[in-house]
This record gives sequence, C-alpha cells and structure tokens, in this order.
Amino acid sequence: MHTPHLTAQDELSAEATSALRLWVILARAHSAISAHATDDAARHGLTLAEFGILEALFHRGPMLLGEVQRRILVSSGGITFLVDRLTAKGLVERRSCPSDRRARYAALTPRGETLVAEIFPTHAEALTKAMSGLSLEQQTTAAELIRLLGLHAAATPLPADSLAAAKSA
Amino acid sequence: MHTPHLTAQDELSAEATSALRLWVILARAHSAISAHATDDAARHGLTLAEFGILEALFHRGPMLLGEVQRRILVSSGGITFLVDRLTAKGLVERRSCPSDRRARYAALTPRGETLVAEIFPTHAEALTKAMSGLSLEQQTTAAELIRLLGLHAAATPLPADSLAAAKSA
DNA sequence: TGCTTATTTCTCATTAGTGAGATTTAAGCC
DNA sequence: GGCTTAAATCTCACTAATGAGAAATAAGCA
Repeated sequence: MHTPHLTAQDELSAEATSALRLWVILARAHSAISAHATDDAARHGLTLAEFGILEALFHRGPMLLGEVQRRILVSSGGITFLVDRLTAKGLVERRSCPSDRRARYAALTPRGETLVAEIFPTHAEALTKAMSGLSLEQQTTAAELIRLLGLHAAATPLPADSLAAAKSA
Repeated sequence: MHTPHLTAQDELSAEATSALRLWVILARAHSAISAHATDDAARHGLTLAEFGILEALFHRGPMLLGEVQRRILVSSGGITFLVDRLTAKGLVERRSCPSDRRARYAALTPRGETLVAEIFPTHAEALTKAMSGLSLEQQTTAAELIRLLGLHAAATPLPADSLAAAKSA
C-alpha cells in the first residue's frame, strides 16, 4: 500500500552515502557504549561527566579547569558547575594558580582519591566487556581509524563559523 | 614539583587499556562529528533529534512513534515531546493506526517534505566533509568494525539490569 | 469470558548541561 | 605607564531532553 519513497540516497554520491552510513553507525555505537559507562558511573551516584573529571584528576594529578574542560568535552559553564558539584560532594577542591591569578586548579581530595581508586577497576572492567565485540587487533585498527576521523572533523571548521568568519573579514 | 601518579593504567590488563583508549577516541570522534551535524541542523532551526526524525520519515515514509524512537535513540517521553514540537512547527503530523488503537504514526506534512528535500543535500555534504579524514575504503573498514562494536555493546546487558534481573529471579 | 502481562503512547517533575555575556587577570604593543 | 586584545573562570537564564509512572489497548491463556 505504501509506495516506497525515491530515497534521496539514490541520487547521492558514493562519498555522501558512505559518510551518512558511517555517521549512523558511529552514533549508535557511541550510544551503546556510553550506556555501559553511564550505567557504571550511576551506580556510584556519578554522572559520566563527573566520572570523567575524577578519572582525569586521578591519572594526571591537579589540572587547570580549562584543561579539564577540553579533556572531558563540556562547556565553560559546565566545568564550573561540575566542579562545584564535585566539591559539594567532597571529592574535589579548587586551588589557586600561583602563576596566573585568573586560573584555578581542580584537585582530588583524599576522599576523592580513595573513591576513584575504589571504583576505577570496575569501570575499566565494564568498558572492557562493552568493547569485547572486537578482538584486540580489531580494537587497535578501529582506534586508529576513528582517531583520524575525529582529528579531521575537529580540525574542519563548522560551516556556521566559516560564515561568521567570512562576514567579519 | 608534582610527582606523577602511578596511573592505575599501569596495573591494567592489555584488554582494559585498549578498551579505555578506544572509548576515549570514540567519544571524541563522536563529539567532533556531532558538532558538524548539530551545526548544520541548527542553521535551519532544528535540533539534531528533530532533524533525525524528519530524515527518517522522509526516507521511510510514515512510521510508528515507537519505531522512530528506537531509530533516533531517544526516550519514550522524548519522542512524544519531539513530535509535538515538530507538529507545532507544521512539519509533522500524527495519524492513527487502524490495526492498533494504542499506536500512532508520525508522518511528514507537505511543508515538512519540502523542507527536508531542501536541506538534506546540504546536510549530506556537511557530513561528507566531516568524514573526509578517511578514504572511502577506510570508511568502509571503520564502519564494519564500529558496527560490530555497537551491536555487541547493545546486546551486552548492563550490569545494573543484570543485578535487577537477578534480584527478581 | 475474565485475568494477567506486555506494549504503546503520553504526562510531568526533574535535571544535567548549554551558551551568551560579565568579570578578572594576563600579555603584547605603542 | 596606558591601551587593546586575549584568556580563564564564573553567573544565570534557559532548554532539550530524561525517566518514572499513568492510561489505554492488545494478546495470550486458563
């Protein structure tokens, strides 16, 4: 009863077809893996973003807020908000930066340090399970390809920004 | 002055190290690509989720709300909300389902159909550019690996769910 | 037929963040 | 020193969703 649409895909270049397909697959995979990571973090009363901050501080020691922000991919308002919340939970504290009075460090409190040490192994295990659909070799191949993909996309200016840049020029 | 932490990574199995690495890379790539897709949708006053619905309806014709929901990965409340918003914009309409009175179809209005036909090519182009860090062959390889990864992760029960299931058994 | 369970959508209170702009400080230049 | 531009964080109004549960219907079965 339903006449299938002439999908626009039919008129698309091979490049576009491949790109759209890869985008859908990437989004689905990210969502599925993310569900595992989110679920594990939630079992300790943490959001994924909070967990990311704790993990970053655990592995690299105190970091400037801006560094943390870029690393866990949140907005400037977001990092302030998240560090506030982690501070309220007693897991993180702010420290001033001697060489730049605008900047502040985020650092784990002893309680934060203990918590991460406690929950990190489980988290690693959950992700290992979630990723076990690929062999180690496949994971290496995939990681390299996805890394290139991400680097290129991040380096490619957004059309909206180009427009704005063109206007101001 | 800062003694580097003995990163927990040092004590981690090769599997866990690879999984964590892949997770970070995947999240970054998703974020970078997503920024391009979001940006393009925003230039037409649409969120990515809204755009996904329009695109799905355009390519497959009317779909049950539940189908759309699973396809674009939002919550049950989310799909109701989104279809409401698209209806308010005059791009989508609900239709009743003759064979199941609980269910409803979402379908593009003529205006919605016109809009998608108009903006889809640009969207495809934006994604093509965003993905052009990989050759077509690399995209194919990556897509297959990421697909496997996602399917496995989606099929793997979340620990929290397993716990709940074990309790009720 | 009635009963139980599952499915589909919708409601609504809640939330985790965003993003634009303000504030403070730094850095480079005249 | 003053001036301009840039960088780091913070404030706050706002929003796009989530998710738990309600309501309606369906489906299978004793």
